[in-house]
Amino acid sequence: MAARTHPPGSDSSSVQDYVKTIYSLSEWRTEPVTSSRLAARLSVANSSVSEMIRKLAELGLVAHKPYRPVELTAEGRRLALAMVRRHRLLETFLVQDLGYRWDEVHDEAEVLEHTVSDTFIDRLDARLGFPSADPHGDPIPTPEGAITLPDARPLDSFDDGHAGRVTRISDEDPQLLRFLAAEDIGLGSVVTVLARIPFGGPLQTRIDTGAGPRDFSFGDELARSIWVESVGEHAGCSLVP
Amino acid sequence: MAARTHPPGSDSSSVQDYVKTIYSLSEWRTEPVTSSRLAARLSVANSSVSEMIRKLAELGLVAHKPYRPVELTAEGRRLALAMVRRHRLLETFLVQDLGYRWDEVHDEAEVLEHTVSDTFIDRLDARLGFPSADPHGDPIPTPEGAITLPDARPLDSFDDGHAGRVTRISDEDPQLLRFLAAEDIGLGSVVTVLARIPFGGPLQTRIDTGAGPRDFSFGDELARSIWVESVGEHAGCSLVP
DNA sequence: CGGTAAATTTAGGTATGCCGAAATTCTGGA
DNA sequence: TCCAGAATTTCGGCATACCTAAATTTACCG
Ligand SMILES: [Mn+2]
Ligand SMILES: [Mn+2]
Ligand SMILES: [Mn+2]
Ligand SMILES: [Mn+2]
Repeated sequence: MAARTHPPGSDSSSVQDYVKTIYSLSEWRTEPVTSSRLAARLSVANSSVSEMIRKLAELGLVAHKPYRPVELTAEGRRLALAMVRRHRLLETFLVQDLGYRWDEVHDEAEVLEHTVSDTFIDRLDARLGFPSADPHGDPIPTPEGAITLPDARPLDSFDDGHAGRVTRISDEDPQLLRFLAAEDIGLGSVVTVLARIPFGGPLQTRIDTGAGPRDFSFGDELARSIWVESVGEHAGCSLVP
Repeated sequence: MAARTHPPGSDSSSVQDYVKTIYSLSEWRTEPVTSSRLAARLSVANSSVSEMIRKLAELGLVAHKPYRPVELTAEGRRLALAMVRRHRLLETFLVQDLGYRWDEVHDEAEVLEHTVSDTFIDRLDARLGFPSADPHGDPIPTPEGAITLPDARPLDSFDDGHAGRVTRISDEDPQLLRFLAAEDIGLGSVVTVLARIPFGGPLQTRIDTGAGPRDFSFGDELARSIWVESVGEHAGCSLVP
C-alpha cells in the first residue's frame, strides 16, 4: 500500500491539468491563453498560475515570456493530448459501460485521468471499440497524439438560414447539459437558424431531433456552447411563413 | 478542471491508506498494529507514521497511547472497510471486465480506490453481480460495512494429514501470484499436507487443482501467504505409501 | 532492580501547490 | 507622450506529508 502521492519523475496531476487546460482553451477557439483565463478555468488564484507557468517552462512544456500569453511546446502538446485522450475515453466508458448520464461524467473523468494506468486506458479503448469521439462529441486523440477536429462552428456564429448538425457540445457546465437533454437536444440534432435577435437577444431556430421539427430559441450561453457542422444553406425563409 | 488535489473535509488519500492498512494488518492475523509494522507496510519512515497516527487520533479514526500499538475506532473501522470495499471491487472489475491478470490488479486498485466516486463503486458492484470476494479470495464488505471472513487458516499452520481448499491468497507480492499461476495453483485448489520438514524446511503436499493430483513443496513465504479452508482430516498417511 | 537495546516520538527541514497582498509591467486613451 | 487601470508576477505564508537525526520511552535480561 504505497502512500506516496505521485511517482517522482512523472508529471504531477497539477502539471497534467494545467497543460491539458492550456490545450483545451485553444482547441475550439483560438484566443491567446492568458494567466487569467487559466486561473478562471482552473479555479485558482492568478498568482498560482504564474508560479506554475514558470515550472511548466522549466519542464519544457510551455514557451513563455513574462506578461505574455503562454503556448505549449511540442512536448507540452504531446502531454496535453495524452491527457485529453484519457479524459475522453474515460467519459465514454462511464456513459457506455457504467450508465452515467452525459452531464455526470466530466468531474469523475477529471480525477480519474490522473490515476489510471496506460494499460487501463488501452484496455478501455479496445473494449469500447476504439471510439473516435466522447459523449459530448469531442474527438479522441489516437495513442500517437493525432486528433482531427470536425469542421464545426459555434452556433452563435451562424447567420439566418444556415442549417447544421450538432457535432459537439461543451461539457463544462453539467446544468447546461441536463437542460439540453431535457429539451431532447443532443449530438446529431439538426438546427436551422430562423432569426438572430440583436443585442444579446435569442437565436430563433427550427430544430429536428429525429422526432419531428419544432421551434427553439437559444440564449447566449447556450449558442456559444453548441458546435454545429454545416449541412448546406437552406432558404431559411421558406420555413418562416 | 479542478487543480485542487483533494476536496477539503474529506479524508486525504494518505489518511485513507493508513486506516486501511491498520485494518488489513489485523484482518487475517491478530498481532498488534505497531508503528514499525505500519511503516514497513506503507514503505514510509517510522517518524512519518508517528506523525500520521497523531493526526488520525485527532480525526477520531484511531485510539492511541504513545509508545503503544494503535487501534481503529468504530469510525476508523467504518472508513477502513469502505476503502477495502473499494479496493476489492476495483480489483474484481480489472480482472473480470478489463482482462487483467490477478497479479496486476493490486497496484492499480491501490491508487484508483482514492479517486473513484461512490457512484462509480455502486455501478461497478451491480455490473459485477455483487461479488462476495475479490480475485484473491478476499471478502468484499457490503456497502454498510459488514464483512464475513471465511473460516480459513494459513497453510503454514496445518499439520500432517490435514486437507483444505485454498480460499485466499495474499495479493501483496505480484511475483508470488505469478509463480502460483504458473504452477496452476489458485483459489479452489485442494491441498493435503503430507509432511512438515522442521527448521524452515518445505511443507510437502499433494495438490489437486482439478486436473489430477500432484506433489508440491511449499516454502516458508508461500505457505504463509495461502489460506486454506478445512475440508476434513483425511488420513494423510494413506496417500504416503 | 538496574541498564541497555529496540521501538517510538520529537525536532528540524524539504518539496508541492495553494493563497492574499504588494510590486511590476503593459496598454489604450487623453 | 504620458499615465491610470488592468493584467501579471513576486513575496511571504500556510498545509500536507514526507525524511534524517536526536531524544525519549519501553521492555527484557542479567
Ligand atoms: Mn484533471
Ligand atoms: Mn467530454
Ligand atoms: Mn491506496
Ligand atoms: Mn486483493
